[in-house]
Amino acid sequence: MTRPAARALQRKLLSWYAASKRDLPWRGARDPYAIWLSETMLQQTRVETVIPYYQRFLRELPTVRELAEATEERVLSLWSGLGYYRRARMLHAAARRVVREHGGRLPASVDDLRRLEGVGAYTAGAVSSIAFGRRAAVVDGNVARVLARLFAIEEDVKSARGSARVWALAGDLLPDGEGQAGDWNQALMDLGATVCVPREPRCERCPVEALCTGRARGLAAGLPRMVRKKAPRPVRRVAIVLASRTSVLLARRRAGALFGGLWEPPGTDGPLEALAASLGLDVGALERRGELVHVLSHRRMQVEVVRGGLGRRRSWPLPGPEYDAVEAVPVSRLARGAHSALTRKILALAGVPGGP
DNA sequence: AACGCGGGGAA
DNA sequence: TTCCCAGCGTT
Repeated sequence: MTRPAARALQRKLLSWYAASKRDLPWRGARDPYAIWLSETMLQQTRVETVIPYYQRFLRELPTVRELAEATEERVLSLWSGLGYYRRARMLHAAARRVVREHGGRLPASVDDLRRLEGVGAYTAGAVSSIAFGRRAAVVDGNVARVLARLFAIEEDVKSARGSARVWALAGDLLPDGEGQAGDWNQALMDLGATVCVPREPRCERCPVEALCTGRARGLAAGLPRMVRKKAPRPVRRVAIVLASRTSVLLARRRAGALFGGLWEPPGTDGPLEALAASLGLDVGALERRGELVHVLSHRRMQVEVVRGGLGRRRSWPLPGPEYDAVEAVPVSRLARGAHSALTRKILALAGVPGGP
C-alpha cells in the first residue's frame, strides 16, 4: 500500500472510530492495570462475556498490589466461569512479578511486557499502545480478518496469532502521530467486531470499503481462510457428589492440567467402582442422578453423575491422581468458590441445594 | 507447527 | 451443528 493510501486509510478509520466506537468499561481507563486485566480476560473471550467479570474483578482487586497479595483461591474464584483458568494463574504470577521487579508499576514497552506470565505478542502490543500510547502493533482475530480482507490476503492466517505477513502489515500501518497507536489498534478491532464480521461483513457500512481490495475482488466474505478445527474428542466421566444437607465433598484439581486449581466433585475417566473404592464407599450406596454433556474446544465430556450421603467422616483420602486436596465444603460457600461451569452443571444435576 | 486449554453467542 | 471469539505456553 502506498504512503498516501495508508494515510487515507488511517484518517477514515480513526474518524469512524471517534464517532462509532463501542462504549466499553475499560475504554478510557487511566490505569494500565485495568487495561491489562481487560486484555487478559478478552483472550479468546467475547466482550459481552467479559464485562461483568471485569467489573467484579476490578472492584475486588483494584490494584496490582492487591492482586499480588490475594490468595490464588480468591483469584480463581473471581475467574470462576470465565474459562481458560491458566490465564488467572498467570495474571496472578505476573502481578507478583510486577510488584517484585517493577515496583508495582506495569512496564510500558512491548519487550518488558512480553516477559510477564500470560502476556504474549497481542497483549503486550495492546497494553503498550492503549495504556501507554506506545507505537506498538496488535494482531488479534479481528485485525487478522480486517487486514486479510483489506489486502486480499489469500494465504492461510494461522490461528488468531496471525501470520508474519499480517504482523508486518499491522506494524507498517501504525500512524506516526503521538499516542495514536492505541486508538488505531482499537479502531481496527472495533471494525472487525461490528462491521467486518466473520460471516457476513456489512461492507455497506464500512468506512474503508473504497480501499478494500478483498471487497473489490469479491473475496471479502471468504477471508481469511482458516484451517478447520478438529472436532472435540469424546470423553466419558463419572462424578460422585457426596452431600449432606449443608455440605458437599469437593476435591481440588492439580495445577497445570484441565481445570487446574479448581474444586469439583471427585470424578474419573475410569470405572465408578475404582473411584468409589478410593473414597472407601460402597457403590450400592450411590444413587444415579443422570448424565450431562459439557463441550470444550478440545473435549466433549459426557459425565454421569451419582450421589451419595456425606456421613460423619472428618477427613477424606485424595480421590485419585487428578487431585491434590479434598474437603467437605459448606454449600453456603459454593457460590464464592473456584469452580468451572462444568462443576455447576454437575451440582445442579445432583440437586445440591444452593449450588453455584 | 500443532496441541492443550473453557465457555458461550450467533447463524 | 459449526464457527470463532481483543491468545498463550508447551512440545
